[in-house]
Amino acid sequence: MLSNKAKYALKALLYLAQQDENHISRTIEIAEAANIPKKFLEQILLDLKRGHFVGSKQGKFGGYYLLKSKNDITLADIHRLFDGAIALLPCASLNFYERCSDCVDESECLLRHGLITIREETLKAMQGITIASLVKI
Amino acid sequence: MLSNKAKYALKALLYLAQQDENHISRTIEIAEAANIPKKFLEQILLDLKRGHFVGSKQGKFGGYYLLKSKNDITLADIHRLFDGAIALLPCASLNFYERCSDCVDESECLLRHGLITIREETLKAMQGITIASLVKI
DNA sequence: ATTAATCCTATAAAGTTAGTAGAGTTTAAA
DNA sequence: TTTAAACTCTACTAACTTTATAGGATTAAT
Repeated sequence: MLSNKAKYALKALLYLAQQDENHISRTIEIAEAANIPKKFLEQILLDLKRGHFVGSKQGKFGGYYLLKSKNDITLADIHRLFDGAIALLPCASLNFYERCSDCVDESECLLRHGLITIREETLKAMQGITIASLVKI
Repeated sequence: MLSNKAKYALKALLYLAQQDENHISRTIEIAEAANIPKKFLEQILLDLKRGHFVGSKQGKFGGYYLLKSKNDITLADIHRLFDGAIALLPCASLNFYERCSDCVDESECLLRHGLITIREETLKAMQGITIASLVKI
């Protein structure tokens, strides 16, 4: 399941994607439109900025705007930024690999192979969902 | 990500699936073979029993055995039993549907449609992974 | 200087997870 | 009929994670 952070991030990105080119959106504007607690959204937008998904303009009349193309922001990206690994266990993860503490011999783990298959399929599906594809629906 | 409960459940089921037909496995035996805390495993096996995936024999020389066919226990089943919804948000879930509290109009939610697509694909993949398929690898 | 915005860090409340503990119940065998 | 060895059940707790909230610092336009 997605955390609220990830859900709010997606909603915020969808909001930004629907604005006119060159429009800058204030946090409060996004928060009210998407029904997200404002101070919580501040953190989320900062995370998105650090992830290079959005840009910001500081000071009066400042705000946020999409930095990447709508086609280049995928569900997989946002999941990884806020909720971490796509895989069902760290040992099956590409970007968040970690050994299971209870694992005796990873190469002989029956579970891991299946979970790698799942990760491959899920990742492919999640990379197919972009901000652009969601807005188009 | 899978909880430890779900991971341990899968490891226990894999252990049971590898035993001889009619063999009954004690909790301690599974716990040691799969490196799972015994008292924690007790709870998990009870959950699996309540889910009708395993059967048990009580008393001395009792233990657990697979109740369903290896082919009929899928990763999706175990995920749902221990970790709940396959979908990324409750509003996109089949078995654990719930409305988002921050949702203004579900029918107009841009996110939901995409998440339903993901759920369909992930579910299909997870239903393709069975205890039998994992043991065969 | 003032105003309105982002930026940053700390903290707290609530919920979830991962176990542990201990007693109860059932069954087989001596 | 007693004992041993197993499952069954409920309660609890410690650690962790999530979900925010608070308060100020910084930046930039007027």
